[in-house]
Amino acid sequence: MKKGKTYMDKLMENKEFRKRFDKEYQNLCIGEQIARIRHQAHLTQAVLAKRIDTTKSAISRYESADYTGYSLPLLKRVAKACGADLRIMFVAKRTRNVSRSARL
Amino acid sequence: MKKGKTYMDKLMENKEFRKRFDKEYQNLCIGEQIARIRHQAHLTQAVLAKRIDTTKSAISRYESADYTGYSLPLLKRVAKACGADLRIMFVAKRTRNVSRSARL
DNA sequence: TATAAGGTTAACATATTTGCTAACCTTTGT
DNA sequence: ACAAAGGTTAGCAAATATGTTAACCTTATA
Repeated sequence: MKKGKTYMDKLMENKEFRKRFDKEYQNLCIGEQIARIRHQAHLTQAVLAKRIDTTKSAISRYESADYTGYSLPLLKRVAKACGADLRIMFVAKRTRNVSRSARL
Repeated sequence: MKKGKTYMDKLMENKEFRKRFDKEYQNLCIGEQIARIRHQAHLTQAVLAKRIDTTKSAISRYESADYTGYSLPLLKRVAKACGADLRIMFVAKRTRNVSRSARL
């Protein structure tokens, strides 16, 4: 298997990138993200529900702040119905030296 | 709710960033990513299994290419045990005009 | 050859998520 | 005041993921 750094690993070594990226995504507010892409697609909870073959009460649950038990299949369906892509990333935590070549 | 562009939205408007980022993550090979961070943490399947309180057969399943039914709680546990962060992102698909200010 | 480490697979019981119904709330417009 | 649209919540049955066991496969090494 590969052990080399990925493109994202390199980007993450850039302090500014890391800071802004983390600020946006580290808190994993999935519910807020779902609400956001739903609104961007101009959909109501009921309409989105119909698109992914469920009910508006389920959508409401997914958008609530204290829900955490999402499955990936579900998130993919939601993303697709909103015209969005879902990205999952595992990012190594420990910060190594910031290499010059990794700057944006 | 907010409708403005996020930092990531802006980055995604940059062709080069988008191309490389997508190449790395669009195929959603969760299993490969798990294997990768596990190896980066120098863990065997058995050791990782013990850390997240399950068995090596389960880890093997999560790293297999044709498994898709992950839950977020599980992915978070795996990431944590490997010293990694998990990031979930919904990214709007349609490409608008690339604004000059969005260049990296 | 034998043994151990690392990994894979199948089958099954348990645990968790999902979808559903029905009720409720708030806001907007008539 | 009334109705409709958009959203929230609780309880329950059905669907799905998880953990476990046991067997198996490779590779390396004594």
